[in-house]
Parts: sequence; C-alpha cells; structure tokens
Amino acid sequence: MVRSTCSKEGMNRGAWTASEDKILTDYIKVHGEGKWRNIPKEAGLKRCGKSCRLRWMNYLRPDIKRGNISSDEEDLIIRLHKLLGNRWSLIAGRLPGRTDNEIKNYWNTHLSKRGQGKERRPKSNHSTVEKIPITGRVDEEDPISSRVIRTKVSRCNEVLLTLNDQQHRIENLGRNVVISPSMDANLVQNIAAEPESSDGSLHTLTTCNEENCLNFMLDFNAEEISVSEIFASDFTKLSHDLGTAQMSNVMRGVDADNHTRKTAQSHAFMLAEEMEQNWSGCDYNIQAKLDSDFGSLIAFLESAEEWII
DNA sequence: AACCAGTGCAACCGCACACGC
DNA sequence: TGCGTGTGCGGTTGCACTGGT
Repeated sequence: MVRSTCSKEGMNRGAWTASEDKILTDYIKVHGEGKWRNIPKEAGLKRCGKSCRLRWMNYLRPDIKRGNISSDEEDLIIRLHKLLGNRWSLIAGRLPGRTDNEIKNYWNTHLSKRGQGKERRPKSNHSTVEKIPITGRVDEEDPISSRVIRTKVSRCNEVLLTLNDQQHRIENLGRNVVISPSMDANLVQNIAAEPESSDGSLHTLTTCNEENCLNFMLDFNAEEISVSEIFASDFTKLSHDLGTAQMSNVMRGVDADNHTRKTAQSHAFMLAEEMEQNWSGCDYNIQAKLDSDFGSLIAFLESAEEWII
C-alpha cells in the first residue's frame, strides 16, 4: 500500500494561502466532507488529501472557536488530561469549538511546562493577544462556534479504574452500584429507593437533579469502570431518546430488542457523536449550555479524580 | 540594527483502526 | 479471512514572531 504523503512532486507544502483556503472551503461547502484524497484533484488544489483534511478540520470549519483558552477550558484540559492522558481528540471533544491540535499545542506549550514547574506565564502580549493567523480565520463571533468539535473515538486504550474499595459499593443493597466517595447522600438514598432491576446486575437512576450529575457513573455489574467508555458514551442522550425505562434496559444490556450487553455498549459507542452536544447535563430535561457551563463536567472530573486517588 | 534564543502554532509524518470487497 | 483504501490520531518538525542583548 502506498501511503498518502504530502511530499509528492508538484504538491504545495507549508502554510496555506488564502486562495487555497477559499478553494477548499468552497469545495467542501458544495460537496461536503469526505473523500479527502479526491479533493485536490477535483478542486484543483495542489495539496495532498491529508493536508486538506487537516486544514479543514483544524482551521476552516465554521464551528472552530479560535483565540485564547479560557481559565475554565484550561482547567478542564488539565483535568481531562489527568484522566485520559494524551488522548487529545477525546479531550477536544469535551471542549466546544476546540480542536485536538489546538489543545495538544496548548498543552505542550503551556500546561506541560507548568506540570514540570517550568511554566512561564506569558511574558508579553506575544501570547496573550490573539494573533490573527496569516492564512487562518478568526471566528469567535460566529454564533455556532460553540458547537462541539466532533471527534471520532476509535482507538480504545481504555483507562480502567479498578474499584477494590468495598466501601464504595452499596453491598447491602444487593446490587452492584458503584458509588463515588463524594456522592451526595441523597443520591445514595435515591439508589436505595430505586426498584431493583430484574436481573439485579445493573442499576440506573431514574431520578437526577442538577447537583448530582454523577449518576451516569454508576456502573455496571463490573469491577471496573472504563473512563474512556464513559467519555465515549452518551447515556444522557440515550436516556433522552429512548426514555428512562428503555435507557435503563439499554444500560442493563437488555434493550428492547433483547440485545446483549455488548450490543448495548456498542450502541453507546455509536451514539458517542451525539454526546458532545449535551453530555454535561445529566438532567433529562436540562440542556446544559455546554459552552459556558463547565460546572457539571468539573464536578464529574473531581469525582473521578477522587476515585483514582 | 543585527543577532540570537525562546516561544507558539500550523503543518507534516507515520502508525493504527475501520470498513468494504 | 486477508487485503487495500480511507480516515483519524498523536508525535514531531519547521517557521514566523518576539524580546533580550
């Protein structure tokens, strides 16, 4: 197999020009994304397909939010990195309008140094004043810039949290419900009050309030919780779409079609793309303003960190 | 003014995965 | 099942820019 490369003869390399950007943007507007390899030929660009894809994904898409990383976003990046490691696309999926490349660069230039105690705060406006990219765009005013950058989660190097601490289980309920140490006592009461699932293997809450955005962390008839799976799943959306009862079944692995647990998990994965739009809101009736409210996500991360520790 | 080191980030590279045949 | 292709991802590189000397 001949791998695509951007070093072919006759191909442009380096920074994109405004005209190249326009050609690519116009082409994608008409034909849509995909078939990147064909784009240079059909659009008349002297760029390789991968380069076109990268340029579009990272700079030309209308939903890209460019500019300074806010303190909330920075905090989120730090926490997510703590949980997920260098899985930039996954992290980017939780940051509306941010791309994996941007987050990766931000981490490498700012946050990793901070972790090493070498961080220097911006010494001048060099890094605090937003630079207008030579060929890039600044779309901060774009009303749709808050949309989540969709990143596909395909690689699965799972981060597994093994919960050996039995105090984190409500054994006396006779169910495998994993409880975060920080979980609200009322939530635990809700669990206790919840009718037991038919097979006793998994429990889900049907009540959820804004303070307790952790119920989707309840797992799953297993000793382990896969963080990556949680991040790649959309239990909230699932529950919203399917209804609470069906959601409960899906999470239990016995959905309406009597699919296996594995099927249900795959189901969650398949719906992962929808997750980014509203995953931070656990309340079935609340569509959180993801772009401005990181509270529930941070609450979850704090909880997850406690589990790890 | 010229040079140099540090910095930020766009772009590239190579690998891995998903999917269709 | 194996292979080829398309795509996504993370690591790395290269270059423009800035501030200090």
